[in-house]
Amino acid sequence: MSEEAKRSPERAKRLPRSVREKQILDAAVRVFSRYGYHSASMDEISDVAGVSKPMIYSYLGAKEDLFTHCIRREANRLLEAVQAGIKPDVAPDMQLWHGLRSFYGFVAEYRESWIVLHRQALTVGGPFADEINVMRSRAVALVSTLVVSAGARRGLGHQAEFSGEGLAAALVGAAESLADWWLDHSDVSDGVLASWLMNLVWLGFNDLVEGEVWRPVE
Amino acid sequence: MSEEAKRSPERAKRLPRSVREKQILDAAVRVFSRYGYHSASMDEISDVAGVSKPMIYSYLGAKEDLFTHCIRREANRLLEAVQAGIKPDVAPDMQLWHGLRSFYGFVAEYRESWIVLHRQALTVGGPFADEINVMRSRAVALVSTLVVSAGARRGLGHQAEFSGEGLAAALVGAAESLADWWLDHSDVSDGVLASWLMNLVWLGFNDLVEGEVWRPVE
DNA sequence: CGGTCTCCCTACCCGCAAGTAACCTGAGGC
DNA sequence: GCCTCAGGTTACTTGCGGGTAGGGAGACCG
Repeated sequence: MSEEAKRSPERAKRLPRSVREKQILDAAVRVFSRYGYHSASMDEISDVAGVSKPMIYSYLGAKEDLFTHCIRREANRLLEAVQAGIKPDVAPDMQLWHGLRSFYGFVAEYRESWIVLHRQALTVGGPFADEINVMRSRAVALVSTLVVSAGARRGLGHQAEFSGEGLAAALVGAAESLADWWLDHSDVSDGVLASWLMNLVWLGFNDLVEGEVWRPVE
Repeated sequence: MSEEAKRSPERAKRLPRSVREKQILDAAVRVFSRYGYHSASMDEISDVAGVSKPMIYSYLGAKEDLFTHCIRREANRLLEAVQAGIKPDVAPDMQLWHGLRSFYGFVAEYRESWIVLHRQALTVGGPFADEINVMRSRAVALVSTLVVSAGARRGLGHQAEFSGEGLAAALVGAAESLADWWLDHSDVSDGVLASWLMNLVWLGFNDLVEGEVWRPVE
């Protein structure tokens, strides 16, 4: 126990700004996902990040800004992951299948990101809601074009029973809610989850109870 | 402007406790739905209720307790509404259909209740999450028995592709998310909404793009 | 070796809203 | 008529947490 080994002040080592920002964002996502926006304190975030509070304000701005940064980063990650998984040249059902797999893969890997995006961001009205809506709109648009193009190819017009946007919203919602359910039932694998949803939305109950099953084909 | 018409102190008239409690809960739901749990202030709730703050503490307890009371009351309302709409003796698809109609009917009529239940309650971790999970479990159970019984009747066993609970969770989630989407697209009628969902989950995309349509039959 | 720029901290301010103490008042029983 | 208790209020305390002022220390350039 030499005198310079004392860990008392534990001043953080000098690091370049970009690295610190990443650390802070990681810590923020972690804390926000645990406690939610309001209950999360800047003190705790700075603590988890291993950095003092003024650094956060200096680098990422006030709490609102920080949260916005979190949402944007994680939303981009998610959408990139999904988009990367989709193969544009295969049949519509296989596109959906790959999209779903990528989605649940992301949720499994970045559980905290998902919680922040889904559970927390909805709650706080104002700027964040917009941020989230933009992301969801992108997701819905992704699915919507898929559905509509599949429908249009068969000459399906605008009917009350078939609204591309409505169906896409329902599908995206189903996928999100199943992901949410998954958080409390982690014993199921992501592939199985995607498979359930695929069977539900592609075949429908009617076919399912008849014993039909959807399976991916190469 | 006679002198006894002056409205200055506007002391609330004496009313029995049960009535006041109802007023307070109504006000609380209204304010919580507008601002969310954290941003809602007890002062504003008391103001909307037309009663002073200590009354709330005396009747319904602290903020947490108040919110819990709100959730419980609205959740019961919702579930009762859905359950009342289901006719136990008709075909499975018609049961689902009636359940969905009741659900969207409730959301339309008690918009604020729905916002509190869905958008707000998820956000605050802890006791409320449990409360909500209980409600959702009841909803999932409702749908689950429907699905499983429909499946079992045709001799469908436990397969990876067919989990009653998983499918029910996805379906409930889809219904919730579509309700959420509805909040920002109020020009669609509740019947149309239920019809979309019915087509999606009963027929599936595969049948839909083939031009098939599900319609209620008596 | 001095200037300066970036990184980083301790220590504080202060406003807002949850919760409470203490008191007022009218309605009914006896 | 007086006492009591439920209904109701004003005005306060308190603490938590967002946000900041002001200053220190190592690196790099000249």
